[in-house]
Amino acid sequence: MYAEPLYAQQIANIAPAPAVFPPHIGTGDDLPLDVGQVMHFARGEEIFGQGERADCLYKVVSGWVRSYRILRDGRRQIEGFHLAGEYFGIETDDSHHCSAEALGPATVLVVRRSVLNELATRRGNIATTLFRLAMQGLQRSREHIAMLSHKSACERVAGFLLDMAERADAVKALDLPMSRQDIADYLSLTIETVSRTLSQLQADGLIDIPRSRNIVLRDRLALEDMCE
Amino acid sequence: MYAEPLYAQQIANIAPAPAVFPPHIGTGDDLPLDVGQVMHFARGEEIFGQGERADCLYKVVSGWVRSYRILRDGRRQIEGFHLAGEYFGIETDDSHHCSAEALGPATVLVVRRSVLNELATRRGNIATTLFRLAMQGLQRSREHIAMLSHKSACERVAGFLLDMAERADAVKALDLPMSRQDIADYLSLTIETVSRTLSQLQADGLIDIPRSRNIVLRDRLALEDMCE
DNA sequence: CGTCGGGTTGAACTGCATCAATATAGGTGG
DNA sequence: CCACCTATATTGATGCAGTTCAACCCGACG
Repeated sequence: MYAEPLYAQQIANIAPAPAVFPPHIGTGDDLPLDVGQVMHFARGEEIFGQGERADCLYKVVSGWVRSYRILRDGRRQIEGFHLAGEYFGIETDDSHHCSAEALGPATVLVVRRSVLNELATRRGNIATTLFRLAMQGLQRSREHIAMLSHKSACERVAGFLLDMAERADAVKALDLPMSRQDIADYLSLTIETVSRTLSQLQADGLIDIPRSRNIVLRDRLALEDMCE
Repeated sequence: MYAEPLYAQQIANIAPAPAVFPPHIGTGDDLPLDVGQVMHFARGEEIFGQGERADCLYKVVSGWVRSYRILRDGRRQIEGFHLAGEYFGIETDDSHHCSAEALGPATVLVVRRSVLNELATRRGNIATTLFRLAMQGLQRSREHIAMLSHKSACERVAGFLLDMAERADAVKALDLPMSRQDIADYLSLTIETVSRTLSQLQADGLIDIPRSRNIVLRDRLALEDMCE
């Protein structure tokens, strides 16, 4: 038995809200942990699959998650990496347009749309939150387009490292939970190019790579310049 | 004097709606012409500019519109072309992230957010419509990413022609209102590559180019295969 | 110690960008 | 109507960034 599809008319069905918008005001509202079920996923385990009915919304509690799409030609496009506090699995319609997997052991808050729906009728700011989350996805997509449309391999990799460092709150040492293949599929490069570019950045003294998934940002400014 | 920013809490502020979602059902609801002002723009005229306050929503009545962004390095990224019946200028926050210009003479319905806001409190399906429109933008962005992430110049151009033909309801003869530079900036190619690719498609008998902006699709199936 | 998955490095190729020249179409004024 | 001008578009020649194919390396784990 499935929940009703959420969003449009769900958001349309809610009572007048305290109205805190535009988002830059920072409402701070968030989904409480008790609205859903906290689930654990093992490394590589699928959280949901492309095409499956989308009757839940997800939030990373701990660990990392990747969401990706298999394109018609069989290539994998990684749409994004999600870490603690970030939401994923928000859909336009009633089925998932991408799959999501745990990069490593991860705990995820799973919220049924039906529950959200009910909640939203009582607390309008939840609808606001949902809308904002959906719009954040749009924002990220636009940045992805800007990246793909004109950035070189070097700019992509440098930008990726900075983005990861910022989101993981890493000042210098950065532990990447994803493989080179994951990075390549996210940046739309080949695994070889990613590897070569990282080696080059190391040779230039911008980063250090003590172990393959452990990267130290030696010259953050230079990396930032590189991304323009 | 400016209107209130719309969207999130506006959508949150509306009364229960007839609830026809998901969108594939096709609600057919739409903004009536009398909710806004119909304005005329000359070829190349700016409708709104990147960074300007976004207090209106736009719908093409006749003609074509391009929306684009100037990136930090000065390059122009065309986000999309809009034709009669299509909406544009829907924003995440309260300022426009892109500019919009009329490709040729165009009439555009301009709806103030404040008016929409008022309207939405009375007719919930307007909020549904707005949300759907915003989500369509997300959908299109994802397709753009898929295109940029792995398609060759040839696939991009072929896909572009088919897309344009479909949206303009052109069975065979297709009148493109945009320049080669526009196409290039949309597909993230150079003007030379676009031109060369079109010439190649013509040489292969897939299309015919009687005049540069007039293209005849001779072998639609082959073009479709190409995009796969 | 061997094996296996993930990562790195090398060499050759290629598709698109770049630079440069030429062609064509619209528009304007004589 | 033609001559001219500027925009836009096409075509050619060359270079290079990133892909592809292939070999090798390294660390984890039996």
